[in-house]
Amino acid sequence: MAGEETYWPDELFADLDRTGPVPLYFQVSTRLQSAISSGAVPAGARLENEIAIAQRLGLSRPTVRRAIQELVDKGLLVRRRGIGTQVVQGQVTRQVELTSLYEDLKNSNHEPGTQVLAHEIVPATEIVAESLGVAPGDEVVYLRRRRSTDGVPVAVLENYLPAEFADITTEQLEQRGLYQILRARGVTIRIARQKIGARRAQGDESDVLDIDRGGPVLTMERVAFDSSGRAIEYGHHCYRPDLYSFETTLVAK
Amino acid sequence: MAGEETYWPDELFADLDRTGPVPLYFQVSTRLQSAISSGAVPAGARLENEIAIAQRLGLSRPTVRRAIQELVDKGLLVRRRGIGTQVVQGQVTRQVELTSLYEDLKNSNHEPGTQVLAHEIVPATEIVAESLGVAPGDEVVYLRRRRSTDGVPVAVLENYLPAEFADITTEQLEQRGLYQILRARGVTIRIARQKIGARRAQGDESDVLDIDRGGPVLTMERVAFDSSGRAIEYGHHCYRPDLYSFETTLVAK
DNA sequence: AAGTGGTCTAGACCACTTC
DNA sequence: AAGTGGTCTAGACCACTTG
Repeated sequence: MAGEETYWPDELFADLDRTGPVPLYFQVSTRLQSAISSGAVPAGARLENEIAIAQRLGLSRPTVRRAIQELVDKGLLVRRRGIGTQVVQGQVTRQVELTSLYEDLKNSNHEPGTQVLAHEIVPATEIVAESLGVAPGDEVVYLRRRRSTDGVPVAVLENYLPAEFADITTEQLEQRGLYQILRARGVTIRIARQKIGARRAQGDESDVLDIDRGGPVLTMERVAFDSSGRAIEYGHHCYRPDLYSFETTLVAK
Repeated sequence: MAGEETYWPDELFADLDRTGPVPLYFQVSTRLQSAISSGAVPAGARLENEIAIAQRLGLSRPTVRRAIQELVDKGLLVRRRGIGTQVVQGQVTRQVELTSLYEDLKNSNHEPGTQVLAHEIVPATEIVAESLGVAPGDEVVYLRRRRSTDGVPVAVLENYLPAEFADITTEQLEQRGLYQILRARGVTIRIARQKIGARRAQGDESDVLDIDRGGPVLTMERVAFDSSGRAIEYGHHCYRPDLYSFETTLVAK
């Protein structure tokens, strides 16, 4: 191996905290990630091997492997047996995460606004009942909201929730994101299955989104589950395609 | 915990192969997955704890944990500290994988067809150059193809590849998927960063896809990387939204 | 032959949830 | 107090890639 350059910014890992609640593998992976996105570890660079890194950091190999695996899963690193670990080329894009549109907008420094267009109790249609795991005709909460950013409409959000959420108020919905409200009630969304497509704007969508009649909209259908695996939310959303898109990183196994 | 029912279909794991090339954790996770999708382990069921499972199977706990983690990442199981592991409710949907449209269609029992609309060497524009990691003006391969299924047009695919792939022939492109051709040359796509959106059909797209002029199309922009982290393909694709959509499962960390 | 990541073991201690 | 998953250790052996 003599002569081949490998990268490892030792100084970044001088002060790992072994007493706090943050796992060691997580401390390592987050610092390595920022070293990559800052360019301190450049695209295409080869990392030292796992055993050497473990020795440098005073950690066991499994712990170092787990830290590296996090970044492999995010598409930032590539590992090859017999070769080593390398930084993927190309600029780093933000991973699509399990967040609501409200949080997406807020994180990108825009002021999100919500207008509640409908908020009522309705009997579950067949498709809603199946998605939420209730019987057809059971009462569910129906929401229709317009989400805007800096005063410009971005999306129309239709959601169905189980009846236990009937006490959510319109005021709450106007001030906070749905997932934020659910979390305050102790319900955390952990898994979402979603389907992304496109179609023409229907009904009043053109007016609500302020786009051409029959113009294209980006659609997302989603069923979300909480920590216990129970279906919490079924939603059908329409986005203005000039203001919103979905980014993903896929990693083959 | 006396009295609480936990599920573990012991018989499924009687014949783990410790000599073959298939990892033990993978054997366990695939069998458990089929037990879940077949209903042998029903939705909402609690699994035995990890240590008990490890003892039953004669494996170490880390190996069992890894098997379970695979299914957690797929959104089939949920783990909670102090509680246990449960099967997520709701029907299982196929995970979006890193495949080409060609393979997607083929796997769903439709006969994919390809018509090559353009196949030439062009100088890289700024955006293509940046995506592929070459200099602007460098020669790259430009492809424009129409993909159809059972004779109906589904998508228009525009791709740019580094010049080393200039010897790919139009005949190859008409008979096989791009990723298949690349794999035959020893290039495997491992990571893709993609952005999904919508817009009106432009130029000749309405004619090529046989849809209304200015009608909505689903778009995907993608940069794909091989095992060494090198950019291999930049693509911009348009799909007929009535025939194609993207499905994803997101799991919060 | 040497170096790399891939897998696996057999423990240990901790944090969280429930009773 | 008991039970669960979350983390971590210190090794071991193997398969693959390169020279």
